[in-house]
Amino acid sequence: MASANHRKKVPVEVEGQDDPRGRILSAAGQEFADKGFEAATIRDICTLAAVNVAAVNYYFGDKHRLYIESVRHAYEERSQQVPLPQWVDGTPPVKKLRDFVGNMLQRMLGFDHPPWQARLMLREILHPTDACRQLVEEYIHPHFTVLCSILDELTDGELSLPELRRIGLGIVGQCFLYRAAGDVVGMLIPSDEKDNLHSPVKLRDHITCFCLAALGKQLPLSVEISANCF
Amino acid sequence: MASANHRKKVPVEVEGQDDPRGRILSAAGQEFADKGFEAATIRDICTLAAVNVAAVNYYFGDKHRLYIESVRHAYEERSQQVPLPQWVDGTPPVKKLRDFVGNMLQRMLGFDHPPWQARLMLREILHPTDACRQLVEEYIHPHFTVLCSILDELTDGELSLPELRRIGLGIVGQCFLYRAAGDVVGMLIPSDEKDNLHSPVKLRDHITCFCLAALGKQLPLSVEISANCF
DNA sequence: GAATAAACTAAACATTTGTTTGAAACGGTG
DNA sequence: CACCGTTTCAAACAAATGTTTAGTTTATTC
Repeated sequence: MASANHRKKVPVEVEGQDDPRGRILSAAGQEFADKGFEAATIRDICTLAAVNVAAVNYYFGDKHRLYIESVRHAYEERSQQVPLPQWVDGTPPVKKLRDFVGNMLQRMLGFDHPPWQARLMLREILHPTDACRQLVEEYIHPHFTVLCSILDELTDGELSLPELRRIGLGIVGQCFLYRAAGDVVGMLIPSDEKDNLHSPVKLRDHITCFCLAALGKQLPLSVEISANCF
Repeated sequence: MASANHRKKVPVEVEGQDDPRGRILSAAGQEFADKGFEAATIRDICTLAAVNVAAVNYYFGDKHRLYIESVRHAYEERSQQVPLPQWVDGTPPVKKLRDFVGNMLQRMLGFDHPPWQARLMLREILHPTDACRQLVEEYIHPHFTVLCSILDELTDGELSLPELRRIGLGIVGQCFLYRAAGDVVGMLIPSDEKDNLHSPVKLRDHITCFCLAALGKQLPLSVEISANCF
């Protein structure tokens, strides 16, 4: 009967090394991120978290609720790891756009290979479950709104909001491809070329230049200044 | 001992309605596309194909080899369903680009919702397994090469091949977002706006215009002609 | 220090899974 | 019809999985 109270005592203590609930949440996040909901097993998660098999059901009720909590845990941590840039008043929108794209790429791609939080969120984006709505409302939608307002500022209000959203989605899409289909991208271009032209920094500058050129805020890409436009 | 010869007799007959092997392949493709490798069960596949549970192991050996064959079957069928456009000599590259983008969107998004062949290929792109290399070599890479050559023609050889590839990936990415993260996109924009501005046809024109503007082959998007640039 | 509730554990349970088996049904050939 | 290789089937098997249970340890309170 001890296992009936899954939600009474949410421990307020910091998620230290010796907090079983936090250890399960991290272990589950990694396993879910790597293998998906079905393929990840409670036994593996518990082994990784160094707790008993029954601990999952004790703390979370069942596997499904553990998954939901893991996704929330993931984007809460990710928001702290890579916060949105803060700009002082008067920052030119071109710089804002470049910062935003760089921030998004860093959030998606990470410094080396993406952490489990980003991988788990990607899974939820690709194959949405119950956890997706909150993820969009609390994480993705706010970021997307910032991007649209930057584009609005950049075009001096010449474009309507729907048009801004469409352009914004184009920017997101260009970054998203590297994140979601990175393996295939790696098979389409030589590896040295990937290191040179498709690193997060180079990619940030290229996508920003491409967008600015399309909006007429800069010379077109086919004129040979694209390598150094800032 | 009858189940030992999995590869001896590959039936040359047409995959008619009463060919068990073909039925299994189609049923498996749909199940794998919907649920993924782990979550799809051999029993469900066999029920859908109206064959006995043992038939999968009889015809394909095991679940893994059935999956490999399903992916191959998928992109072979998809190549026939939506073949690349054929252009007569002298076709302006702008039209080629617009045709290619439209073709890619149709291949990705389909007319209504994407068929199982496209969904299964997407799974393989997102979480590559052994079946991915062949998929890239025989399906994705040839298409990508066509795109790059169109861009080369469009820019009169002003850009290097690596730069063309980077721009090509940008175009693919803009389409790919709607395919891979369509649900989230639908949560970011109102549904009527999605029908108006993000239909395959409108999207084709927008992405083409955006790219042309960025390359300086057309007036920038912020000048109000973007609604009708052809 | 005993009582009581929470935290944790080992073991078992009930299903579901991929796979195998041995025999029956089928189809052509002598 | 008898023979034989192929195909199909119902049943069973072994392993793995999510979940539960009953019991033990640990911490807290009176």
